[in-house]
Amino acid sequence: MLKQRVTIADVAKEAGVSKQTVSRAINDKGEISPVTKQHILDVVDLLGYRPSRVAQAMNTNHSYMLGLVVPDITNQFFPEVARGAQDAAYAQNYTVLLTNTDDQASRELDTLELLAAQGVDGMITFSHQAEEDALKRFADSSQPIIVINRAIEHPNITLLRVDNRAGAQKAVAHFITTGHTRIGMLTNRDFSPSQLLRVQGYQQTLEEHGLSGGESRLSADAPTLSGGYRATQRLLELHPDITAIFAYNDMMGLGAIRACVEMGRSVPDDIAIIGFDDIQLASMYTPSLSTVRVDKYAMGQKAVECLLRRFDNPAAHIDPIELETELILRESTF
Amino acid sequence: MLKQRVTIADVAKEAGVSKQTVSRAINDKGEISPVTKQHILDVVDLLGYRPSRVAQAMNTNHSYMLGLVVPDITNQFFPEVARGAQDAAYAQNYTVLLTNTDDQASRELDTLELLAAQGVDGMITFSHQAEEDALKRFADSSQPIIVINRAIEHPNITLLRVDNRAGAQKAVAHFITTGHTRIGMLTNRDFSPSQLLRVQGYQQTLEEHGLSGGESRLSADAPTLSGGYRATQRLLELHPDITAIFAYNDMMGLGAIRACVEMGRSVPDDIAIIGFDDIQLASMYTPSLSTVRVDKYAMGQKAVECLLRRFDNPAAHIDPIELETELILRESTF
DNA sequence: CTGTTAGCGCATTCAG
DNA sequence: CTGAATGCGCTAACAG
Repeated sequence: MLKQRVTIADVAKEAGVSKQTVSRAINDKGEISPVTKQHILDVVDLLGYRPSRVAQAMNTNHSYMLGLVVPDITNQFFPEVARGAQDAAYAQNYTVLLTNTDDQASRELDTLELLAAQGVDGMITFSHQAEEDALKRFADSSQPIIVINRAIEHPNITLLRVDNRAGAQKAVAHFITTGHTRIGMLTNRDFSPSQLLRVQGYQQTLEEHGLSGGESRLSADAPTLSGGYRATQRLLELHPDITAIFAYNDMMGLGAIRACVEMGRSVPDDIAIIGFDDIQLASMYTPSLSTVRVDKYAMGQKAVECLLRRFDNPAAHIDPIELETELILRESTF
Repeated sequence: MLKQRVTIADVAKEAGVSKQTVSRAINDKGEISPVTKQHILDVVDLLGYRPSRVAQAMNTNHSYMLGLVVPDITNQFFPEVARGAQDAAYAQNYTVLLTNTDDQASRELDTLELLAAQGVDGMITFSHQAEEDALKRFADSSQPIIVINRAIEHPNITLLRVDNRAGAQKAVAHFITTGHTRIGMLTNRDFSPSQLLRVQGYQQTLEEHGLSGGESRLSADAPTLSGGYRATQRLLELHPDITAIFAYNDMMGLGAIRACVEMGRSVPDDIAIIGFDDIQLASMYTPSLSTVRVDKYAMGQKAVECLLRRFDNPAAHIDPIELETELILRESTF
């Protein structure tokens, strides 16, 4: 039923030239007469020939595939990063292999290794769970890797990070400026470097303003809508006097709004809330969510560009790339 | 700096056996003595050898990669489908290549062809924009394809679809039962088969109940949060007397809630809203969104399972797979 | 049970 | 400007 895959040999035979000539025509490199080239391209079209990237990858050691590993594909943050990455990749004829670990530690390294075996030219990962040593050992013999929001020294790893601490500081400072003194924070249950920095920014800002008790007003859960929802319920039961909540990310922040509403607390009148990321939803929620904006699209874009640059110049040491944040005020705060 | 990729030859030399024997050990097929097998596996471990899937694909014609093409990765609907697909694939050692077309018609076929060239064993697509002929021509010489929510007859294409018409009917019928007579609908701007069926279900139900004017209360925009927001604004300006809105999908439905709030209409008191899909967000919005649930995870899972079944039995004709829907009532309706 | 030969589809040497 | 040989890393077919 199906036509057999047409190979370069078929084209060569049909066009009455050698395979090599066909190769030259389609890759348009090496000298070739315009006439034969056109002729060959016609035949290519006629037969519907598409060079097999598998075979190409085989001897160029270059697959034109990039791997992107994200922890939770249903958190809009990551798809937005992925869009930036895919657009940048697409522009250079690369394909992005997007994979999801569902925040399962065991899947992280597995996924990375699978991607490596699959022959990707490089990878980008948000991996937080994997042990540093294991990750380094993997990097020893793998393609170049971009690691986001983590500090790992390795010749084969390039770092890209958001200034998480400063972002958290902006949020908490705004609470304090607008008169809040009893401020809580929703954190990610799993340890991750970006989360650590956000917590540090939170506590540091409180202390700088002479406010104590920050530690006890932390409430940890999964970094999701329902995680934020649950964490908020617990937080408000323990500390009913809280008037402001800083959430690890927007998903948690949105869950927090929902929890407040259900508990009869009005946002922002009773409780002000600030999230982190500025996913699309944040501005469309009711009330809309104030947040610390991260340029997600640029993040994906820069990660890919940086990876591609590495291919040209593998030896070069590339300094960590820093992304700034911006405080966006909406209806969930004054 | 980087260790050179270790190949099967390295392992063979180190273990003092032939490449073939190594191959047998790692694929654990063919007879091989337990002793040599264990020895080889030790060496594999020692050297950190990982077989190149590229090379394997080269001569087995089997890459263990599946392609999944979605129109909008930032619509939570698709990531949830992707999770189902990835889990099902992962269980069978397959990897899913997830790609996003950003609803750009020009990218659809391109993406599919790229995936095919990349050597995926099969593809799943929500492609709506691509012309039927072009798609069929592509299918002629490609790997098996699962097409979701579209009706195309082709030996190489298997269909999977949601009962969109019935879903829409349930929603509109509920409006009518609860006393609404002036009902509007937010539709997808781009023609797509699933959207057509939902519109038909809407109109048909109105007519069955002797209600007219459905046609004029359609408002089209992009199937996104902001699309729903804009479409609702226009709809309510033209028809201020509307008391119920059925949205093409949840993203539009959520945007509709936001628009109503901003226009001073209370949901559900002034206007009742029902969406389609039941993405996670729907239940966490304020007010939470009533919707027509589609089992997204199962959708991804079934698509992959169906694809894998096709590999074993390429000739078999597989009947279209139907997915039922369920009306979920929440705060945005009575 | 194990080794040898061949070839997947293509690009990279080299010769003409 | 074009063609022939060689090999990428691996598995399938055959020998032993």
